Amino acid sequence: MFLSIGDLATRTGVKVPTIRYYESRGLLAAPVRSAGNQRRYGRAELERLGFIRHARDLGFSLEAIAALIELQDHPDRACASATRIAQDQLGAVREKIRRLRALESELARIVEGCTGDGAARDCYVLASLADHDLCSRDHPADAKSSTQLS
Amino acid sequence: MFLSIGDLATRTGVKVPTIRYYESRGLLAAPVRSAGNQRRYGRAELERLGFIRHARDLGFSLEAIAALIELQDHPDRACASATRIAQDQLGAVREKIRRLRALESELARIVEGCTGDGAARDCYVLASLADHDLCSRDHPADAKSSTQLS
DNA sequence: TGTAATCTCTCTAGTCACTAGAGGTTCAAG
DNA sequence: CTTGAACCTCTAGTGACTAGAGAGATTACA
Repeated sequence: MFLSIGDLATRTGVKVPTIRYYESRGLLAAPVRSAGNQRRYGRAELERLGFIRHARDLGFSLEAIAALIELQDHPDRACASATRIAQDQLGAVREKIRRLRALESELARIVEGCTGDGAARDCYVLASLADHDLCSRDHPADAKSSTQLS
Repeated sequence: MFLSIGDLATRTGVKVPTIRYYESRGLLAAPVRSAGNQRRYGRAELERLGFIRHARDLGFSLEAIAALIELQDHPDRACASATRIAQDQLGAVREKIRRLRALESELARIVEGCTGDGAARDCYVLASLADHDLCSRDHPADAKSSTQLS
């Protein structure tokens, strides 16, 4: 079983440049090369990349994934830190949801206040954004950090 | 009323380098300068920066904010596009929430399945990530895009 | 064996919305 | 008039990729 980087990409759903990027970041070990310097992968790399993809799908940062892989490579170690990483991730996701819900209600209020058929001068959307006092009381002060997960 | 960039930062809660960045991106017009080439702001800039900050807090991209500002500067135009931008943003936020909730339940399941006191070899967290079949059926295929708002 | 199409290689630069730092200048208080 | 804080421009870095250039490798088919 010798897979080219394209084969690996097809099988895992991870794009070719992303695979190379993971290698450059140390998440995937440098594979063997063909006579013509092309990467050749085996089952181990296929599984590892599947692991990475799954973790990315769940929003883990590459840094967190690197820590999980480090643990995978040392089965004797305690798994507490893996659990910790997953718990942190869960906490982060819940925090994101909390903030996004506040944004959602605020935005819904703004959108509903505007019929959309007037002139910009009377637009409730623009007015709401210009004047913070039109907001509901507990406005999320920092949505930016809530819009990114990892 | 002549404010230095630091005064403006204090009043709006936007950091000094961020104000300069907004200027470079065209969201704020280049202000008048003191004899010694320092930026001096007035009420109009204070209000505009407040607008920008509020919109950023709600997760609008700078591109969307630029469009909203363009509309603000032309009060005669129809406000439909402002409403449209806000609706799009609301839709995006709802989609984020939907995806994050799927992540949340998946992560909660993984975390709960692990006592955290074993060795890495038996860790349910690591096993879940390695083997997609351990997942609940409708796994979010692409969480990455859901972790960013704008 | 020849050739054409597709893949792969490395490298650089771009994305978004900032943030950090270097090295130098200006301002305001005392 | 001095001091120290604030300001200036410019470059580079963040995370996790993505896009593109230009060159070399591989594979399928004739």
